[in-house]
Amino acid sequence: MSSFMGQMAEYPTISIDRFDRENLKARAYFLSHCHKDHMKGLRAPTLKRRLECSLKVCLYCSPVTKELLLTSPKYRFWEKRIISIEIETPTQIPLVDEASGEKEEIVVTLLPAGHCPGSVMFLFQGNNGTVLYTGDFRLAKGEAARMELLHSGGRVKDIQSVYLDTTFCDPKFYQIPSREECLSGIVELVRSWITRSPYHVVWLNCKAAYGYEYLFTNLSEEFGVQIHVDKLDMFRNMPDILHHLTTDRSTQIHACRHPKIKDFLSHISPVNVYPNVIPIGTTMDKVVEILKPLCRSSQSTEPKYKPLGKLKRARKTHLHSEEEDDLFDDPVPLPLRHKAPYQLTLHPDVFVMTATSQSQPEQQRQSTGYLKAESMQTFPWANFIDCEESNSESEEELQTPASSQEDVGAVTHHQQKADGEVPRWEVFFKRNDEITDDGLENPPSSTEAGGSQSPKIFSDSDGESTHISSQNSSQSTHISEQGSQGWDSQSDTVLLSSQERKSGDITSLNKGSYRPRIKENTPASQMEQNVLCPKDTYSDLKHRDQDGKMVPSVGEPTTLSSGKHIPQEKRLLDLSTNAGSQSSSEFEIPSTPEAELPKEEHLHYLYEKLARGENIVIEKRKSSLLDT
DNA sequence: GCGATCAGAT
DNA sequence: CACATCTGATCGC
Repeated sequence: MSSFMGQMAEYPTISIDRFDRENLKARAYFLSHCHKDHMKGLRAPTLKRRLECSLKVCLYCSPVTKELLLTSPKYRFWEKRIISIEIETPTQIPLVDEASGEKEEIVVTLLPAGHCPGSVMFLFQGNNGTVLYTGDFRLAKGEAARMELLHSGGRVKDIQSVYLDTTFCDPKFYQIPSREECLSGIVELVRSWITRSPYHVVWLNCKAAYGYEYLFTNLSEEFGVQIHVDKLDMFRNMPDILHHLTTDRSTQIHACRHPKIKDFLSHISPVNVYPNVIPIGTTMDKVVEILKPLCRSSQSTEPKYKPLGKLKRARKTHLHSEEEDDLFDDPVPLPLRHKAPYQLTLHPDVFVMTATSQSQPEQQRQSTGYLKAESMQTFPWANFIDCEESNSESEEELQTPASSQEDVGAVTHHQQKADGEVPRWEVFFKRNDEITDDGLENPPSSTEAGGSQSPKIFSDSDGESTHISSQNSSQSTHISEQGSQGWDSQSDTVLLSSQERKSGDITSLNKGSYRPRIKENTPASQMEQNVLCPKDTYSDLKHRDQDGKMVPSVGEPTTLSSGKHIPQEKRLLDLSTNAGSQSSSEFEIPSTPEAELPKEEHLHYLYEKLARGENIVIEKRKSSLLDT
């Protein structure tokens, strides 16, 4: 969580990523990306009132951020006050005090941040010096060095202050795997599961609204299936993302929202349960066997009866009562009610079984074969999963592609480029395997990047009018490729690398791209050392799937979630490490002094432990990962 | 009823 | 550990 309060010492009349309190008086607003924790106060009535009373105050952001923001009706009131600024295009912005008429100018340059679609860093230049606000960013080694606009005359600009994302500014994050390595690990894990049968599905537990698009598009490309999401209207003008997504549930890869972790059955705790649907390949007896622990008969120490769950709120009418899906949400504060190891979700037409369970009887899981813990047998024809709304505003209205055109040209800043406001998300996220050594040798320019470096992955959408080729070959795009997918939340991903990584993979990106100026003892090199290093080096996260988890399971979408609950069956197969892969970086940034890369055998050992659901304690001492 | 804030959870 | 949420409870307007 950002502790930044919105204002920079040098330019206190502008506010960035905070829109409450003191920021209500700002002369101009800046939004680095569309994550809620950077939007505090942005839709508050106080700010809305301020807008209504002001003639000039505007919000500046990237075209993609604008697009995403305006997808939500709650922010629609900003529509005429959002001015999108092209990436890497220095733009002069007037800062006017509307009361006194006092005016100041500031030049802002948006630099791709690689955090999520549309995410940028802001470089401000004005009377009080040059300052850089990074927001949340995720740049690979060398990317800052390749940002032309951070430099001047062959060396880094004289930057007075950097307002920095220090999320991983801690020695314990001594090694963080690259985006490519994360992707590779996930791809192979997904492959190892979904290729078993058409009924093996995976579920990507995506916590943030944006930031996983990179993963979606790559998985979609790799396996030739679209990713199931709850809604996709926010990407209506971003065909290169859109084409890889679907709201159709009949796919093997899901990124819909988590089906509620609601344990209906254990809450109801009936004496008996009679499953109405028997999944193919099993029997009534087996299903009952699984459900029995949720019934009262299995809870010998519990009283035989308990009331129904308390009503969360009074029902106002009998009409539409079926829609009160949360009628029994809240557990009765009875000792009876405890977190059961299993969760069961019932759907009118189908039976879905989820057992999160380390406690599920081993023989039960093994005897059924496919009914593994935290798994459920699903079928393409079954409406099996009650997917909820996506992470974005639930009450968002779906906007048709046609209506999206209203944005184009609606607001134009005097310095803005004439090509409208169609977001060019690919500017932020570009496949790095498109970036050749030559491309790295030659500093990017806004012209060279236009079209020729358009990602292959998007080649199928060339005809889209909204699909504008990347203008930016900055490395920051390589991180995020098409979506900045929140790769910094690597704790949400399985951090694995695989020997099966295809040759020509993006891991070769960093090779051979040398830029002398980065090695100068200038603030630029300091940035490499101090800013980029913590995020680009190997992490102990590589050793394990700590938070974010990819849990293969039959039937149920394989879950990228809590490692603590990985049952024994959920072994990470065929995942071998490739620990030296980052050494090819052009910038030999030393690891944290005590850091030591783990040995491959040791990683294997750790993987297996994790797969068995055993805990691993990371000892603070040098390079030791010891079991509990 | 809404928003802010906090706690708790994922 | 941290992230980016989401949900619920409480309080104030």
